[in-house]
Amino acid sequence: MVPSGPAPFRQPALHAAAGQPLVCLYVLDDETPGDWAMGGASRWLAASQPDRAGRKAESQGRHADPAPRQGGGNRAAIAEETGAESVTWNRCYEPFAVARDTAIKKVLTGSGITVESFKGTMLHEPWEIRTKGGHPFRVFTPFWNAMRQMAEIEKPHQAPHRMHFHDDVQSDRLADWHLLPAKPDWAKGFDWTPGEEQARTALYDFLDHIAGYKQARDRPDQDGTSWLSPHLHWGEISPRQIWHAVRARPQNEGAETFLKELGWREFCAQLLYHNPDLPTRPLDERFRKFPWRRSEKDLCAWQRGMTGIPIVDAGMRQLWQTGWMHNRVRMIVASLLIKHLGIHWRRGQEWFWDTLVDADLGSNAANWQWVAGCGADAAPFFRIFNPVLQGEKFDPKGDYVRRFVPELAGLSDRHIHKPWTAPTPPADYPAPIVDLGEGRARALDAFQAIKRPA
DNA sequence: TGAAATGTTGGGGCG
DNA sequence: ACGCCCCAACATTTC
Repeated sequence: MVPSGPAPFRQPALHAAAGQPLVCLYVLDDETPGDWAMGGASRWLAASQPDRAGRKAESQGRHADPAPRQGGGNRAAIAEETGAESVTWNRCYEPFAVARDTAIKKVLTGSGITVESFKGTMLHEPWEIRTKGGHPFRVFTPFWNAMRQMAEIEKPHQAPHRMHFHDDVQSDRLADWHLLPAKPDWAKGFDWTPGEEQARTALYDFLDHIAGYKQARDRPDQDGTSWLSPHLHWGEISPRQIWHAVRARPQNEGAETFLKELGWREFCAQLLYHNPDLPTRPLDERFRKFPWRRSEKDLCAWQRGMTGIPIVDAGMRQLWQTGWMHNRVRMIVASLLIKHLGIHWRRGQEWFWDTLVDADLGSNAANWQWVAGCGADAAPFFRIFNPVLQGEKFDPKGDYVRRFVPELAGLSDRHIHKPWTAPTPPADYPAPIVDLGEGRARALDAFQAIKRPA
């Protein structure tokens, strides 16, 4: 149950400005991110924000004018248009965003406008948590230990008593941004409901069964995860709100495991902050000469959920149909692409970036590197998932596979994760595009080739 | 936040 | 009763 009474306030920058007449601005920036402009699923989510009568209270929208070229972008333009005395925002941490916002801050300050940025989307700043030697952490466990020993995380603000909004600010029409897919409308199957209220509902629904999280989170056939990642990525709820809501309940193994996931989010963000190349370059330099395979055919089969391996196809189809994939299955599909198919982790990263409603630059890059074994605190390359065993272990009755791969629905539990062993495999489902034993052996050989001579 | 290969142990069938 | 073999069950090592 969502507690009654006022919700904690998730926007430090807005809170700080609330005493003045407000212009709230949402900037769609398609230019400075370069290769990492919002993916398709993210654009759908941005376009699907609740369009209330009081839209002004949500935000004005402007397409971004690239800041460095045009002297501060539209934050500066609108500041001038409205005669604003101060501009506040919640900090972004992607390398391109840091550069952009630094430039904008300089321009605004130069025009005599007060600028202040806030920590709105993280529990800690990426530069705050350091080893005793003063370096950023590269291994999760010591990072997490250090994070738990920090001072208690600040409580979220209370909502300001009232806010009033500056009239007469020109806003783009959301529809004019053409954020929604035209043809085909692949997003029609998304059952995601964006919005602040929905985020709070998801949080408190989850807290009611958080005690079982440690086991249930690994079961794609069960509803054991928090479903908070898209809300969190879009700032519809803040990690401080989540942290304190969890801490206000009985502490148990499930709660601790979940808090640790918030820790992973922080860990990934600070890895990206300190390693701006994270999305493109393996942290483990040996992997720069890894003999990746190129196969459009195999990549396409993976993307479409037609690999012939049930748990993988179920995951990839869940992603395509719903814009989200269960975390355990993300690891399984990534392992197959990288290890058995030998395809570069960046191809997988790009696909996830375009299709996930919770796509986040740091988490995506750090986790793909983690699976590939080339990250800072990575699974060893030789740790290769067997998708059949993973399916049998985490989807024991095959419910998840049957839900997303209807061709296999008629198979018995015994054959559901390996239909090629069934007496009569379904004719409309492909044979595996890779022999799991051979794929594994090839991956291990390739890894030998880049290992440092002993 | 693996899996497979290899090693060890111990119970039980059997000559 | 005894040794031998088989093989599950578990542990350890290797990739």
